[in-house]
Amino acid sequence: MKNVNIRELARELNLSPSTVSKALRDSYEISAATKERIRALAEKLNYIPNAYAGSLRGRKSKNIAVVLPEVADSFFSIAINGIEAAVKPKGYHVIIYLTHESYAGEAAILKDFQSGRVDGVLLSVSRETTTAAHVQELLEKEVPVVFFDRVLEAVPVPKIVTDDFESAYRATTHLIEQGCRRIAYLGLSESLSICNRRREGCEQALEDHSLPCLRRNMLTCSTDATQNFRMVKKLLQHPERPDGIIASVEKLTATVYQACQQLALHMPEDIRLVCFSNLEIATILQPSLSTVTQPAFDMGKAAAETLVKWLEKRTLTAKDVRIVIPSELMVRGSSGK
Amino acid sequence: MKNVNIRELARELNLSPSTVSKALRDSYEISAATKERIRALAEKLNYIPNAYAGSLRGRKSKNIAVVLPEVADSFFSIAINGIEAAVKPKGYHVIIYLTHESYAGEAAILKDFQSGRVDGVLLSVSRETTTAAHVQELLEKEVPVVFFDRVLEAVPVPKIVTDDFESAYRATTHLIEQGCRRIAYLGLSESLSICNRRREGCEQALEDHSLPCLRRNMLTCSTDATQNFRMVKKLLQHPERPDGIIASVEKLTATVYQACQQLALHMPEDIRLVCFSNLEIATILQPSLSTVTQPAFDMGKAAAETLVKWLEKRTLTAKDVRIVIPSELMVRGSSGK
DNA sequence: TTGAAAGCGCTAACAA
DNA sequence: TTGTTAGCGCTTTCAA
Repeated sequence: MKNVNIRELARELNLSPSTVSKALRDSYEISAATKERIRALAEKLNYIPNAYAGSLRGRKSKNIAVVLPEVADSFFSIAINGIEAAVKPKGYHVIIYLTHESYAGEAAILKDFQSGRVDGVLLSVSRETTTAAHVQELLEKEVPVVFFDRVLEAVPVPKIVTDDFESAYRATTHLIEQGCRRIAYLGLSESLSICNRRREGCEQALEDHSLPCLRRNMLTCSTDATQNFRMVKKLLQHPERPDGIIASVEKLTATVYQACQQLALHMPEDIRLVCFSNLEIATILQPSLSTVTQPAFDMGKAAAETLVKWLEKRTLTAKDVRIVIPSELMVRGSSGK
Repeated sequence: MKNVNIRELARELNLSPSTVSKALRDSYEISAATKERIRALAEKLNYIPNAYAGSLRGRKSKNIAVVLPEVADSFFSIAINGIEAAVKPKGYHVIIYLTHESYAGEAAILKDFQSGRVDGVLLSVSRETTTAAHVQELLEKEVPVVFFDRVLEAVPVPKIVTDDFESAYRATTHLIEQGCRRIAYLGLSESLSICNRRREGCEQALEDHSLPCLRRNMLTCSTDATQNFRMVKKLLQHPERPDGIIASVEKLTATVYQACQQLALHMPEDIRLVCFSNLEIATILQPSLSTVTQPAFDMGKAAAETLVKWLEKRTLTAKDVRIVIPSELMVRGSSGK
């Protein structure tokens, strides 16, 4: 069964394609009666406009791309919901692209957008991404890009972030107040904006409390779970092992719990842990996991709203350039008493 | 900066657009020398073909849609990786659409595909979906659809599933062998294929062991977490409360653990639990969670491969009609000793 | 109020 | 081996 197109509708009604087109877009040029006839037939024949023709013609696709490192992560999976919530009422389609934390993947995806495949892009960069050329190139083609969470500071586009420095500072201070003196930080990447800010927040808190910040306690994890486990275990077997951990990476939660179990270290007596995470099951872990809970939904929503504003040519005001939505420190069993 | 198109390349080289087009698609008609000149210029000018023009012309988009209930679920987030793995080497793009467990949402998305927006669809239906008209309509437009995991049996298209009946049967039998006599089943929906098969597997196991299958122990959860919590709690407060639970829904893991905690029921002594789940943190829960682990990656991969085969007109053999990949019962602390 | 015609960028018959 | 031409489905001047 072939698809009905505008020409067929026109033929059926003894009208011209242009009249039909106008009627369907509710143009003032067309009489109410004609509009009604046309709409009725379109409905009856189940006419569905060809998206490609429209996009080719009008250079608007009503698609926005969401480019993410991965989706098996509570932050991103929730952020997607926020994005959809913001964008659906405006009639945009959300298309999710996964980089799998690879810079090459990310660059290839953005490259593809240069031909106008999408109207705009929401981007959270991969852990490997250090340069911005691929984003710049896209911007030169006048495809709007809005960063969220993992941003590239060098690129002059709107950024929606959380208060990574402050929340890491708060989490670290909390650990110190609980009596921790040797605090370790586990990051995801040396280059990622969020990881560096969190590390800095952690370091600042240590400094403000005149505590040492040891090189060996500031670690960056790999993509390999086994290796991460070894790394964490080694960290905890050191004669002067840390008594507090700030984990910047949700995935490390399981690793730390397991390592503690194997080494018979008890949380929170022997060691305290706070993890950046939006995992729902944080509460049912034993002990329950203290988290820095990021405003995932709201960040996605804000990012999408900013992009839409841009797409609709409503000039972005200075305050859109950087939106910071605070995270919340949820003290639970792994760091509380 | 405008985008370069084929005409500009042609003008620059004093060639015709069609020559350029052919060269770029490596046609045998074009001399090696010309091909090289064209390719070099395309590279230099960073030529990127307009996807819409190609799709409009050739009625192929090289996009495949993945329509999912949600993405904040370990099964789906892993399945996506399997799909991408299968499809990337074939040059297809994966576009993820979310129904949020809503039939209306699902129908709207599929409707949109009728105009050829995507070449094919991988579908796992929403919990609300009971009818197949929306899928049928799409098939009539000759858009291939392949089901995975949550299938609609009535639609004659390939289905990639796991052995829901058998694995529920195995899990239930396991609970019985551990001494459970009053086993409850928690489902996601009354209509969902997978839920019904799992329930049936559970019931069959009970019957085969001459155990009663009580109405009040076969529950269906809602979308509201608070309500689910109440439901589970009520279940566990019954004078003849169950001593074993098969949970068909990953999200209920936290609910059950919390309810047990509140009611001071200990797993596995007081009650045993097996959950259909691919959550990585199953191992670090206290007690660690026994799971029916679904072959999420392989199911996604198989579904995508089947779809690609169909798209490439390689006739689907009878064995492609239904692929069953077995799940694995992982006995851990919540049901073991 | 309606229609004719051109063109978005690309490809494939067909001609040269 | 290369070029000419038509057309995918739609919108939008401009003319009737």
